[in-house]
Amino acid sequence: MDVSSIIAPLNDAQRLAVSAPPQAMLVLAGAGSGKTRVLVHRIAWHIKINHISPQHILAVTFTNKAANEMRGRVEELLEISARSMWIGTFHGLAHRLLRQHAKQAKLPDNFQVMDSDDQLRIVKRLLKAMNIDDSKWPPKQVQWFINGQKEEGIRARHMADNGDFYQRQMLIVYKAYEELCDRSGLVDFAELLLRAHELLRDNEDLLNFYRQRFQQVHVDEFQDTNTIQYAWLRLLTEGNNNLFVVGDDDQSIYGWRGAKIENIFAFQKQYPGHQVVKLEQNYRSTGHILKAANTLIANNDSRMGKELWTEAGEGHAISLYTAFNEQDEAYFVVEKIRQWVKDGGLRSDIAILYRSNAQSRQFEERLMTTGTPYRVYGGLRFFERMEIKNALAYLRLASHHDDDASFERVVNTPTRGIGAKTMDDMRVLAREQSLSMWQAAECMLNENRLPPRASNALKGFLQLILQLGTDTQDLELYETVKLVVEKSGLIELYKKEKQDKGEARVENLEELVNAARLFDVDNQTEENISELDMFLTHAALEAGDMQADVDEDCVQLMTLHSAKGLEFKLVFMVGLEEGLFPSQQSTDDVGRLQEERRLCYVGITRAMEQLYLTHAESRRLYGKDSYPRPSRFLKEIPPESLQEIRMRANISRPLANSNSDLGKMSTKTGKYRLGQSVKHEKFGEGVVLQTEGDGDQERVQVNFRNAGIKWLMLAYAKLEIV
DNA sequence: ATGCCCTATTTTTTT
DNA sequence: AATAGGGCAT
Repeated sequence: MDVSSIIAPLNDAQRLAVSAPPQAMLVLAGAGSGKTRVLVHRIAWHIKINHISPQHILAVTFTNKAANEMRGRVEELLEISARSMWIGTFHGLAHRLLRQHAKQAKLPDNFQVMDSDDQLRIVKRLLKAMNIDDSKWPPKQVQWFINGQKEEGIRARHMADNGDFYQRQMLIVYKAYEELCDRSGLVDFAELLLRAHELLRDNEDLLNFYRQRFQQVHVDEFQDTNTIQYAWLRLLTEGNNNLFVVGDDDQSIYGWRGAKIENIFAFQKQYPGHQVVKLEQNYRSTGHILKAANTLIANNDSRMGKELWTEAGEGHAISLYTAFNEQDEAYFVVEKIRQWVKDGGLRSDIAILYRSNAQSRQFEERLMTTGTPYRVYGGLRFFERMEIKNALAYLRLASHHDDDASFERVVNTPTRGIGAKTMDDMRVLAREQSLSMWQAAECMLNENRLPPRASNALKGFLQLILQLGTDTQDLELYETVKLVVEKSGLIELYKKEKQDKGEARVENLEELVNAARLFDVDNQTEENISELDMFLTHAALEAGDMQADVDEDCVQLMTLHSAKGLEFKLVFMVGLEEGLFPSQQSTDDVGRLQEERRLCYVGITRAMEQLYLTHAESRRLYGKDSYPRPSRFLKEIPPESLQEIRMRANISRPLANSNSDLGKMSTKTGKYRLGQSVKHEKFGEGVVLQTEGDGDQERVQVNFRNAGIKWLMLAYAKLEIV
């Protein structure tokens, strides 16, 4: 193979990173600077030049999508199979380790992975069993606490009782939660990481084995690693200095879920002789866009420091549109989209990015009425749908009776007369005697502790599950799924549900059978796990991409968070208003505000050719009108890269603090005269500067004493003449 | 066990 | 405004 293909397509900085001798390395990769390319080529370099066998290479990502892409690109570049290479997500790799060393990890070898939904249910039922008031102790908060502790590597037994009432209660629940999970053979996401860490930490032989095995360790999106993930990487690479991390501190937007930018600084301290390479040449966007991004992010402090540049030209200036309200904003955006399409552009090259999901609505409505195909990201994924989770729970329960999460889920779905009272009694018994729900059920039946009705119902359920277990003994995976879906009564249940919804659910269940048929066991790790367990794990760890029907050319709607890593020729960032973006909850904390700014930076750098920023002067939010000020981020973008747009000409600049240009004032005489003093219920007193339009469209520009200059639609705003 | 009404809530999300 | 979840009545 020609080695030059690994090096030739790279720029100087990329080449420096790729061809460096094996050593610790920090690659600071700006947006659109080719970070995946560097990772892929670095791996190729190790294999071809340093003659490191693929099985000695480890590469870690956060999402399955990124892992798959990396594997695909390595295979493409080297024209080899990357099967023996360990490439995967933190959770996927941790899971693989735990399966392979279940015993040393103190797990049953048929342990099950539960997703956050399962976890929340477990917490809820725990609180119930422990007789803890869940209105005083919201299950979500408890879940958050437990995960937070695990991410810091802290077990219940490590937690000191510092006398704090809140902490003491949490500790009690955390402890009970751990016991329950152990009893049921359940492992949550955070537990995968924590236990994988403990496994290596506490087994010297294993640790040494893997340290030798993974001669080169690569990490993508390093700025998103949390404490336990970094600790795990540390264990694997300590002393070997063989950790190659790629990240961008300016794109760290997941601090709120435990990501620690500080890991970058820790890395610099803990890996002596490491090299730092900055990738600053951007291959995605035009000059104006990069300039805006650079200037904006420069307002953050404690950055590693990077400045993106491009060989491409200046391109179009960024457009700023001030809408009257959120509907006008949607009108404007969709109008621009129609123009783009009319000019021959693809809808799939367009993205509408917003801070919060609730904002998608008016855009959807407008796109709908104009018949523009669109796709909203962020809904439920395939394996998260209720009907699918129910079917999976039957599958899990049939092979693992002690799986309490699954037991709770389907014991009365479809309804079979097992009510709250019976369940409560069972939960208490289970909790008191440290039994699984299945064992508690058996116990109550044996001891005749139930009224006949409930007893029969419960007996019927246990029988059904046992029957499912024996009936599926010798079946193929997809046959098993098919049989369980049918015999569980789920199909019947959903057939009865009102038309459209039930139908879709039945179809999804059929799709599940299909997914099982297509499930490629070879593609998974070929350890000593049953096919079914592999399928169930796949369902938990890879909830499905949702991008099933991408074939249609449609506009992409998503939050700024989910846009990370993507690029579009035409980008609309909407709702740039104080309180929305930056979000209200972040405005009084410097750290969180800086994260919002990074989010804005991520948004801007998604655009390749044209970027539109919009904000509204009035917005209906939570049922009431608000009159938000333009986002502070707008003022952090250089004016010379910004071009303000008004649908109608002759409009002033709401951002400018200068007095409006009186020379342009209209001479029209309506109800409001120029210079007229008026009063607004929110903005207070001000003076009319100009007027425009008639009837419903009539607008006035007012210079408010405290709120600044605003355009108001008379049809919406309540103005009073003073 | 199901359905209806009232109330509380309202960033961001992958595994 | 809209939605989700809990409580209560049937």
